[in-house]
Amino acid sequence: MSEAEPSAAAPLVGLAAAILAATLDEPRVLTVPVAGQPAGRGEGLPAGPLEPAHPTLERGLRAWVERQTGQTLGYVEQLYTFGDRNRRKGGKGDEDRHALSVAYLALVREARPAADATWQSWYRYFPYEDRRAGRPPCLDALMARLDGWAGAATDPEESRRRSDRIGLTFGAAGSGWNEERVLERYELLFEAGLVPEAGAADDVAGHAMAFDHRRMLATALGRLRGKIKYRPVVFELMPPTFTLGQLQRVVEALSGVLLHKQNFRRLVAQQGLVEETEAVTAETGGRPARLMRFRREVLLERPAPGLRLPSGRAG
Amino acid sequence: MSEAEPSAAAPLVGLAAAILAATLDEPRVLTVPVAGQPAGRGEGLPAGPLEPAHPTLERGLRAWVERQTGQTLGYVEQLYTFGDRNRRKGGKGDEDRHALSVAYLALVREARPAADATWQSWYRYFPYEDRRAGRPPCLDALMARLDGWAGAATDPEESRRRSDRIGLTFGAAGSGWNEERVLERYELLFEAGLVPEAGAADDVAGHAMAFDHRRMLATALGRLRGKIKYRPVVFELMPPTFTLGQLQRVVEALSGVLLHKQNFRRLVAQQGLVEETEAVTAETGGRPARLMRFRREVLLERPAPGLRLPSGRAG
DNA sequence: TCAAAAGTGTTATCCTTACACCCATGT
DNA sequence: ACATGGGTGTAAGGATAACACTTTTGA
Repeated sequence: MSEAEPSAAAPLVGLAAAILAATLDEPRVLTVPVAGQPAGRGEGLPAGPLEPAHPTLERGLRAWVERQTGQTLGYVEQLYTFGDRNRRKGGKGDEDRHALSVAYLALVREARPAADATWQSWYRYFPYEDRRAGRPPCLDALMARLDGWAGAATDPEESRRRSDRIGLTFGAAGSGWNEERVLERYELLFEAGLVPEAGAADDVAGHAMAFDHRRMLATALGRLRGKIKYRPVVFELMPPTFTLGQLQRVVEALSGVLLHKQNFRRLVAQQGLVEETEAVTAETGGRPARLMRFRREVLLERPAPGLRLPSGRAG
Repeated sequence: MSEAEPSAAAPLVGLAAAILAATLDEPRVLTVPVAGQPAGRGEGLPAGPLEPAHPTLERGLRAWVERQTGQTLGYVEQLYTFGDRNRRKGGKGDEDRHALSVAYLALVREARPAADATWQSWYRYFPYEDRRAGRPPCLDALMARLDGWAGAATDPEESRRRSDRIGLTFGAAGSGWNEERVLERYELLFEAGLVPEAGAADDVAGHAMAFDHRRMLATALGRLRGKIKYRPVVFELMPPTFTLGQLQRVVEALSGVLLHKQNFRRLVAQQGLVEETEAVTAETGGRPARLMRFRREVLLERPAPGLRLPSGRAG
C-alpha cells in the first residue's frame, strides 16, 4: 500500500546549501551566480540536482558545494524540503513534474572565496534583520507598506488578521522583536507582495535571490538564531581560540541584537562553554584579552548547552 | 549551474505521516498494515508516492492519508526528508535510483479508526520512553545490552565514546533523562543492532515497523515533546473543553514523565493558555472540575506560549 | 592623559520548585 | 468517614537583568 512503483513523471530533486560564516563581525552567506534569472535575481545558493551517483543526500550536497565553490563543509544539518510554492516545472514533452529542493544549513570556519562564488552579508538580503545599530531606518518604509497591505483587504476581519500578524512577526506594541522569526517575516513580506520574488519592483525588503533561495536562507537564519541558544553551534564559526569579546560580537552579528557585556561573560563562563588558554592577544585594542577555547566536554555534562541571549543592551 | 535537467534515473519521492492523538491518557499513532515485509514488521505509517496530480507535498500527503485511513488531518508539519540509510532501490532494468521519503507530523483530535488502519500506543514501539510509572523495567535489559555493545568495541577510545553516548542519551549519572531525545536513543539502539530493523532477533527495544517508519515516528515524538514547551500544540489533541487534570494527563502521556500538579496548574493559568467555561464535570471522580477551553488570543500576546514542563513528581 | 576594551563585584527582581493545606463529590 | 481528585497559598532558592566600578593597553 505504501512505497509505490516509479511513476511516469518522476519528480526532480535538488539539493541546496545555505553556507554560513562570520568574519569581522559580519555574518556571511556563500553565494554563486545563477544564469537565466530575471534582473536583480542573479545570485543564489550553491545547489544542484540529486544524482544516482550520490551515496546519500548529504554526500550529494557536499559534492555540489565543493564543485561549485571549492568550499569543504563541516557542520551540516537538514533544514526543510521545499516543493510547495511555484516549484512545478514542465519537463520534456507535455508532462508536469514536481521540482523539490532539499535545503541544508552548513556552518564553516573560514571565509575564503573560490571560483566565482562570493561571500555576502546576510543583511544584504534581510536589511531589517540587523538591529545592532538600533531599529534600522528601512523598517519605517517597510512598515508603512505593510500597513497599507493590511488596510487594503476587502474584508475588515481579514484586515485585522493581517495587522495582528504584522504586529506579531515584526514586534509591535506589547510583544517585542523576536530575532528568530526570520522566515515568518519573509513570508509575510512575500504575501504582501513587497519582495521582488513576489512581483515587487524595488528592494525595500532587501536584495532578491534566484528561485526560492531567499526563503531557504531565511529558514537557515531562523534555525541558527534559535539553535545557538541551546546548542554550542557558534563555535563552528569561531577560530580555535578567540576572546570573549570576539565571541560576543559574533553572537550579536548572528542574532542581530546587542547583548549586555557583563552578563554575557558570566553566562559563557558559568555554563562551562569555554576554557582559558595561556595566551592573550592585544589585537583587539584596549587592554589585552585572554584567548579562550571551546570546552568539548560540555557536550557530555549539560543537557542543552548554549548561549541564552541575556537580553538587550542600549549601545 | 543549479537546477539541472531531469536525469535518467530520477529519484522516487514518498510521503509519510506520523499521525498522533491522545485518548484516555494514552498517546496513539495511526498505523496501517504493510504487505511484503519481514516477519514482525507488518505495521507502518500511512504513506504513498508523490504524484503529479498532487498540487503540493502537503496536499499529496493529506490525499494519501484520507485514502488509506479515512482520517482528515488538521495540524500538519514537515519533519524531515529521509533518504540516507538503506533507501536506495533498484528500479526497472538495471538502474539504481534514490528513494526519498518526506515525513510529516500530524496532530488530530479524535481517534476513530477507519478501513484497516489501527491506533496503537506510542509505547508499543518505544517502551523505554514511558517513565510515568517510574523507570521502566525493560530498561535494565536494554542497558545491559548497550553496555555490552560499548565494551565490544576493539578500540578502547571508541568504547569510551560509546559509553559517553549511552550516558548522554539515556541519562546516566549527572545529566538526567531528557524526554526529547527519542530519535537519538532509537539511533543508538539501531547502531548497537538491538532493533529488528538492524537485525536484532527480539523486541527488547520495542516493536518494529516497516521500512524506516520507526525512525520517522521517533523523529515525530521528539519534535512533539519539544514543541509542547514553546507552542500551544497540545490543544490540537484536546477536545474543545477539558479539565486541567485531563490536560495534565495528556501532557504527561506525551512527554512520558509525571508533572507536579500545583505548578502545572499555575503555569497554565498564568501563561493565559486557557480560560474557564461556565460548565463543570463530575466525570473525573472526586470533586467536580471546571471545564476549560484554549485561549486563542494567547498566540497574539506571548512570544512562545507553551507548557514548560515544571519538573518531575514522585507519584 | 584619555579612549577603548577587558574584567570583577553587587543587588533587586522574577521565575521555578517544593511543600502544606483546604474543598467538593461518590461510596 | 474516607478516598479521590480539584483547587489555593506561600516560602526558599536560583537565575536574570541592571548597576557601578577597576584594570590594562595604545595613541
